[in-house]
Amino acid sequence: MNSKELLHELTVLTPDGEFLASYSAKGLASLNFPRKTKQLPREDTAVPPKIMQWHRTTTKALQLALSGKTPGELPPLDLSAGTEFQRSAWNALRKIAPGKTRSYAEIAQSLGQPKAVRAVGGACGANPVPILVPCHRVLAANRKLGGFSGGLDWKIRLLKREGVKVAEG
DNA sequence: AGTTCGGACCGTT
DNA sequence: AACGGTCCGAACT
Repeated sequence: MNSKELLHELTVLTPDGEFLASYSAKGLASLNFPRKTKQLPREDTAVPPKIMQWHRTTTKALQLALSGKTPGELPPLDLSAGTEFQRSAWNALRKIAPGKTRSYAEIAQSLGQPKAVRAVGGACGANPVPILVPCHRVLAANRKLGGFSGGLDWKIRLLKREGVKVAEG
């Protein structure tokens, strides 16, 4: 396991609250939804300029994504924490354009493992960078909502902003 | 139409 | 060995 080293934590202010982003030397490693108890970033005196720049990109992208638009440029992502299967799943998610949706089964198929349907669900739930890696655009096959780790209200909200019609909220 | 039930299937812990 | 952000068909209402 690579040293548990330097994760720089920075907050992203949005109309929806303060997200918490953490960066490794490789890129954005996780993005956390706002919490009830305000999550303060670790005291971080010296944040490398490179990471500050990534953070600007993250901030811009997140704000765009939250308003239902294409996030545009993303910072480099450090998804090394995931398994190989998870990373391939997350990669597939990134190909879903805003306003479009796929089912868990469709993702599984695109991975060449049509039966790994539930595993895809698991991978979505383990996604460390929600919204930017659009796990919310994956619905159940019956056109129903499916689940969402960050809370179903978020899933509904995000989809609606992208113009996707979802069953009553 | 809609709902519920039960198995099958796969990666993760 | 057990659990999920599933899926499908069958058997109901």
